[in-house]
Amino acid sequence: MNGLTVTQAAARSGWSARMLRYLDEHGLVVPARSGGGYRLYGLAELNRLAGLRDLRTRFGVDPAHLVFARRLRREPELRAAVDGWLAAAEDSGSWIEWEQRKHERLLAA
Amino acid sequence: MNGLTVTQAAARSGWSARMLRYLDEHGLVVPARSGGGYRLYGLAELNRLAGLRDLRTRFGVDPAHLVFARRLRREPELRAAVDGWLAAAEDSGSWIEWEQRKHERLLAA
DNA sequence: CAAACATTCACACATGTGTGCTAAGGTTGC
DNA sequence: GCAACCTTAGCACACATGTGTGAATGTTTG
Repeated sequence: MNGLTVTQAAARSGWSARMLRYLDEHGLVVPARSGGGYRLYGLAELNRLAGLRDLRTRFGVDPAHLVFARRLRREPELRAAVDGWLAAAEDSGSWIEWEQRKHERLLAA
Repeated sequence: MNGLTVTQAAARSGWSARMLRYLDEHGLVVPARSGGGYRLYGLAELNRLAGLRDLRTRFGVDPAHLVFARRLRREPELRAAVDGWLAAAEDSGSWIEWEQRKHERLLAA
């Protein structure tokens, strides 16, 4: 049985064991399994857990965001549709003005 | 006062007036305003509302997803970090197996 | 000016997501 | 074989998102 168990991986990664199971369930960090069904975390998994932590602290990216970003990578039609919509929105310029008003709101608060 | 008011635009777009205000608030479809503060929807806005509807029905894309996709476009560091993380995840292969197990689960249900 | 409509604000509720905890049962390693 | 750990399933809760509805107030237009 080679690799860390879920609580060992939790200790080394800073996530809770519960969260590791959650990430497994959602396909974001999927460890190997022992014959008896124990999760076995190796170096690759620990690195991905560290990367996740980085994404969260630096950018506020949650698991749900990554699930959607993964769809964008893997579904070209979806990517094209979303990109097209956003591009049109930028052309019209309304986004820029909205962004400015958002900053005004923040200053006023 | 040129353009449709919020309930007129709602009728023509199929969204509720409430939702149009929500989309405005989140910067996704931002109409012009009359001197007195009324929202004024023009052709560009109606088109974007139709596009939104299409994104939702074809792909299940919610407003929150678009807000994140917009961040991906506008924050190169974020895009690089997310893309790198997902690429590493794909290389390790675990995603593929997870996807297979997901299909098995669906078949079993 | 008055009727018809808009505005913002707020309460309310359903659903989804992230997280902790417990229960009942299986695995591992000494 | 036993202690220590794991598994899944479930309840519970807080927070965010999407949506309806109502109140108090302001705008438009005939």
